Amino acid sequence: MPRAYEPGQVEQKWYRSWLEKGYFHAGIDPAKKPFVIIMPPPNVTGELHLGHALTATLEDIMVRWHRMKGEAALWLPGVDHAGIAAQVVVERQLAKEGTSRYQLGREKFEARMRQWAAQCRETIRVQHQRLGASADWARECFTMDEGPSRAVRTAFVRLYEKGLIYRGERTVNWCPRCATALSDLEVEHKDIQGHLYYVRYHLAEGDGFITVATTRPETILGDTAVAVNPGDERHKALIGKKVILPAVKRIIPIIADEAVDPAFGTGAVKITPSHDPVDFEVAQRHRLPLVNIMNPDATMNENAGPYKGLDRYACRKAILADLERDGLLVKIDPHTHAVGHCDRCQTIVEPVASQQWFVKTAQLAQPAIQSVLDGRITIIPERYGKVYLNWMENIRDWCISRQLWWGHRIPVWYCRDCDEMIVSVREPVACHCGSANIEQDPDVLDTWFSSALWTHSTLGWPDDTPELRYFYPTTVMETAYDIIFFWVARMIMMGLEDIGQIPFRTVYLHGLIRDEKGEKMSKVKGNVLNPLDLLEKYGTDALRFAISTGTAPGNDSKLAPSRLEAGRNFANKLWNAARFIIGSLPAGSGRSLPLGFSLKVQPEGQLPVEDRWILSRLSRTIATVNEQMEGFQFGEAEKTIHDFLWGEFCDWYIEFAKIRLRAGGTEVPSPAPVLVHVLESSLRLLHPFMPFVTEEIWQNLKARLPSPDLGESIMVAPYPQAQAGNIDPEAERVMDTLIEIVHAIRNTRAQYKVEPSKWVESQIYAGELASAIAAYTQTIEALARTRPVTFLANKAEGAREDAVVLVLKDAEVAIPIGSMVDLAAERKRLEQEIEQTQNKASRLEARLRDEAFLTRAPAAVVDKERQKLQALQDKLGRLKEKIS
RNA sequence: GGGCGGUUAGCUCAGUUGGUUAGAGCGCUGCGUUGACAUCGCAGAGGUCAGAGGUUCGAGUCCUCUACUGCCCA
Repeated sequence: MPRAYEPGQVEQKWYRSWLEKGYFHAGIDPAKKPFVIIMPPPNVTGELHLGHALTATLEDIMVRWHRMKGEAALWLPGVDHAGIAAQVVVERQLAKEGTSRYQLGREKFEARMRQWAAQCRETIRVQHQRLGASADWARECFTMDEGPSRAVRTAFVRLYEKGLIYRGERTVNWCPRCATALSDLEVEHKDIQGHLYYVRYHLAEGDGFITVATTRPETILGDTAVAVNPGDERHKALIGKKVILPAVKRIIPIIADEAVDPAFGTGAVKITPSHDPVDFEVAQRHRLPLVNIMNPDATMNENAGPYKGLDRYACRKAILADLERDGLLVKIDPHTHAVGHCDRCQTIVEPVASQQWFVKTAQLAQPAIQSVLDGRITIIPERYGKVYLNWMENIRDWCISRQLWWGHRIPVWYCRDCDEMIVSVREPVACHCGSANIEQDPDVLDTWFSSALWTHSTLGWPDDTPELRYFYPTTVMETAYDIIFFWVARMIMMGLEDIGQIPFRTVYLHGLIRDEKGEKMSKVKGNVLNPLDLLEKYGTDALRFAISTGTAPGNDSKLAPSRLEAGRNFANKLWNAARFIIGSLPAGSGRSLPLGFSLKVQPEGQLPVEDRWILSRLSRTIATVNEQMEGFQFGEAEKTIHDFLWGEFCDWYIEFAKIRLRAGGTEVPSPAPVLVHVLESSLRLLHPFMPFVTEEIWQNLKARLPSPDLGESIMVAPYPQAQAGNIDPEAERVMDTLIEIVHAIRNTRAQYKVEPSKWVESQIYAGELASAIAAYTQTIEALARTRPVTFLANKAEGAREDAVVLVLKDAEVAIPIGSMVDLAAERKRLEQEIEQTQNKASRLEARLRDEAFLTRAPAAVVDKERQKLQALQDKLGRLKEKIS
């Protein structure tokens, strides 16, 4: 074994071996309890980032743990076609090539997308494998595969037939750059420092006017009314009158509607039903016409009259100039307001009334709310349960149509001859009227529509498959908290709708990984850390350790290099402990243990205290770890294992064992079996977290042991279970006392600056533990560098005047000062220090007698010097006292 | 505007039914190359757990308020 752990050498070797042996595959086994995680599929937009690495790590921890517990552990991987996001990526590639999707045409563009998706799928799989992900690759799915696609069409048709999907004209969020509608969730609201423009609308009759305030003056072109609050006295007289719309000179009415906030602007607002959701509703109530003034790319259309062809912001400028010229622009106030941006491309979205497909959500939400309220689904951390319920209870209809070329085409056909609509899972050949002149809806579905089905579409739904029957409901849904609505909430609705059962029992939400300064990683900022670079530099286990330890569920974490180093150091520490243990195994045939050696250690035999102690501690550690795992406290569990291995096993047990090994002989049993047993158990305990280093060491160990019952890989070895019989409070008490004694002596040595090589004398009083402690005289001597050690029958005997007495919990230790310090040398050192101190003090005294200094220097400086002198004199006094 | 968090050692963070003396990693100080490990060892310094009040035998942990700060939704 090399001196340091070299992750690069071993990781790929073991991953390939696991893969070849088929350990990742979860078969249907009615005798076993299934444990199922459906992986949230990464987008086919490029490579995995650290968030994916965290997802993969946490899910792998759970799956490996359950697999080792003997369950049928299925981790089903997949990738998501990612509608807009992926289309944006490929469109950018096309732009670089000097072409566009329009030039390619829909069919060729789709082929190009498929090619890109296949490439990403491969990249993502390989990256997951580098992370050690023990996913069932044979079951890997893609949202656009035949099965999931059929699931999408089936779900759509079923919802349509139940009246839960409808087509209608509503105000949707329109991204002019992506040229598609978005759902409310895909819009990011940001506060923008804008302006509030006050514009005068003249009455059609007479010379009165009304002033309205707006943040988007270009939408004046689409106004079909001016509205005031019916209770607003200022404008009461104008209700029912008509005004002339500036710029386009259309005559529009002044109406009264409760929706108008009298406190906003002048209390009179323009109504632009095609370009504002509130105005749309007002228009519905008052049967106002809709005037759409924009093209899909947010340039002005023919309804904008003279402004036709201008971009929305150029149009704003032009209109403002015209209003100014005509004396209709009353004033401009600075105004901060929230403006929607496209989640994917950050373009400002336009609210636009248009024909779209919607899911009626209210009815679907009810059972989804119930499933969390009654505890069938548990959300971790708990507080996100409230977030979920709050959203579900205020849910709004979900716009699912997208004007994209990449995604699941909406399974609706329109007949050109009879205007009939055909909604069908399979592609129809003809309309009911007999006409074959039919055309499919050009739009595709929101990507999240297919995601919502992912827990069952991946298991074969809509077919009644054995997989679906065995693995559904799945066990855990693990993902980042920022997609709780996109993903988790809709999955619960659709799982309940399609299957009639919850899709998963537990939702585990992790936080975001930020950079060292706490900022969100983004390509724009250039602070993105690539997981592959990190695992190559520090090792995969170190990376996994760094991102999964020391964080609580749902909390963001900062990733600093020191965390990665800590992970690497831990792997190396374990590696070296193993190296020591393997190196110290009794020489025999091929360094294997003598015949009769067994991993099954029998603590009831006459085992030394430290053996019983470490076995007891191991058992407690195993119990704690299992408890923490059950409670989804993976970070805590990892820390528990880390602290046991480093702070107890390495720091104390191995140090005690060294002394026994050095002594040799036959009267003391060899520590080898216990060393091996504790190491081997700990490796299994740690394996879900750090799969590679544990397998490498375990295999090294196995090669030197004659035990055939170990199995062929740690991956499929049983997870350790605590043995209550190994708990040994008596051994713990003795060992604690031994540790305390060693600590106390070392501490005193350090305080008195005793040379490391010097031996000091010590006397120990250990009361009822005396004989137990006395058996470890040699060990205490070696570890604390104290000799001779004598034992006292009672406390009084130790009370020598020149001894430091240390009072411990179950013992007392006395160390004669003379044994620590060479009195002659110490006297010399003290004399030197006195001389130096005296010199300094003299110089200060001289300065403080200097009249010039005293009168000219600032009082504070003089004061400081006086204080210095005082401190020196005080020190001098104490030094002199010591020497006398 | 509504909701949810955070504030614990110099830094980054753990601390799950309230229970002895509040922990870790990194950093810092001093010492150390005795054959597992310098990716290490030994020892140490460093915290009125944001502030105020309350409940309790007992509060970092529960309640109320305040301050600062972050996120989500509208």
